[in-house]
Amino acid sequence: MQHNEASQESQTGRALLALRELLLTGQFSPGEHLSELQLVSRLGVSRTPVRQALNRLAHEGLLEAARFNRFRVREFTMRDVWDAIELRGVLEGTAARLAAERLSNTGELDEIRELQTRMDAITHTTVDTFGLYMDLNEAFHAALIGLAKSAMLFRSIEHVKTLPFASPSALVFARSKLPRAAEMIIVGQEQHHAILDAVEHRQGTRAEALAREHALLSRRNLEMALTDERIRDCVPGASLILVGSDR
Amino acid sequence: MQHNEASQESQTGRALLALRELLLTGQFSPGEHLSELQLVSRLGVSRTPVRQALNRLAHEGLLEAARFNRFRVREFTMRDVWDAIELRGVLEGTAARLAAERLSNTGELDEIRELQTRMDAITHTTVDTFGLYMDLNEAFHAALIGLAKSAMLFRSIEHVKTLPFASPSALVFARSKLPRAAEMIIVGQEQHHAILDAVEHRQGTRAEALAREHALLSRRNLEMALTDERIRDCVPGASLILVGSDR
DNA sequence: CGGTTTGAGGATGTATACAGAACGGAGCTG
DNA sequence: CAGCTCCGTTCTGTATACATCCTCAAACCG
Repeated sequence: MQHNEASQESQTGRALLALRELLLTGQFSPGEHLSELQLVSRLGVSRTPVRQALNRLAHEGLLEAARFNRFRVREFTMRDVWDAIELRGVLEGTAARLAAERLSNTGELDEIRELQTRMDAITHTTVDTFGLYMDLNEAFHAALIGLAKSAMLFRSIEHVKTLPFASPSALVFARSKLPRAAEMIIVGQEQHHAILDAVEHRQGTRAEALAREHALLSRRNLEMALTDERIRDCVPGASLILVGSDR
Repeated sequence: MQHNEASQESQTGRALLALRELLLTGQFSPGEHLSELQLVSRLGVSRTPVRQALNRLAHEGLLEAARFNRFRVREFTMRDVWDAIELRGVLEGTAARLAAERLSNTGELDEIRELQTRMDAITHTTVDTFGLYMDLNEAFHAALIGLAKSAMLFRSIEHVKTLPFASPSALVFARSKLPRAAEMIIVGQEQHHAILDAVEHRQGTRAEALAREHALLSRRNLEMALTDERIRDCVPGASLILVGSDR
């Protein structure tokens, strides 16, 4: 991770983590106004860190600015969720294309190949291997974005991923409970292989299309998780998603 | 604009505008650390608004977080500039594609057609018409993004455009002094027409490719502006761009 | 003379007091 | 009874005091 995320060592970090947790676990209703003073007593820190956390979460997109400098809990539609995932697909597609176009020598692929190999080694999924797979998957995507060699693109993807359900790790808890989770991993692995093949052979357009399609796998996973009542609550921020207007 | 930009009515707004102005006019060196107390005396407001402005500008990308919670003036390479423009092209291309895919009836194009017509009416460029053209151009792009009907995409494009040279309005002062400015407008208008034609006929892929190419026009303009010593300083934030490492 | 320590200065983190604005309800008035 | 006014409550904006930590350089010790 780029941001050290201002961990628990500071009041601001505590306030940020705690408030984000409250939001993602549905402790507030969408559209609700947040009062600094209420949060002071609820989070146990003074107004200064609370303000900073509010601002930060507004940048992340979980809150939105309301009239008279207040903050309101953001409400998402299913369309927002799909659009966020599609947008991530577009950006990761661009990363794959740039990786192909800017590859100087195939040795640059060694690191990501190593991750690939380790993921291939996970043939069946247990509780333990799922966490490992998610970590490797995240590292794989990060490595691909690194190969694009574009600080601007990196920044933009990080921004999109701050939205809870847009991040591929959104399903870290939910996915393991999904039926056909193993099949999803097999399909995902096949796509990873294809993307790397395209990058290695400088096939920018192919790499872009594959990476876009790969993001839609997240969408299918999320779709199943959100429609399954038993595991819907495992998805962070699910309570902020308005169920109606399903496109 | 979405943000009301916290205009001069508040100390925070004043501090933000003033500090951004200082940065964009090259009053600080790239990599320089900014001290809150120094800014207090320089901007004439207390630490609280200064801190808020610093945080905001870090989100915008003009500053970056340094060790021990300090802020450093960001340094950009030419590659960053090109990447930012390419990224804007990718996102506007996505907007054009979505606009084509999601067009429900051609009546939705009335507003943007109106802008188009008004831009066509500007046949030759004087000092007056240039400002008008830039305004219309910005409105045209905003309308196109609106047609994509994606709040997520809108948010992402706004984020990218906070970088001074990534915004199409970066050249509002410089472009009028460029040679062959009239030709650029003609070419740009042709591309606008083609994009609208593609959107109207639901040609998503064509619209996307055209919009990407259209962003490269900004790149050519910026390239000329930055290499011309006489007008380089008209580009906001030019002093933050490292001249070496030209890709 | 080189390395270490220690102190002053200055930086940010945090809490809080005060001021001004918005909101909401009670009471007044037509 | 409806609508308006007014005032208390509560909110945010701002400045600032204090605590803590980093920095840097001078002085000290081996």
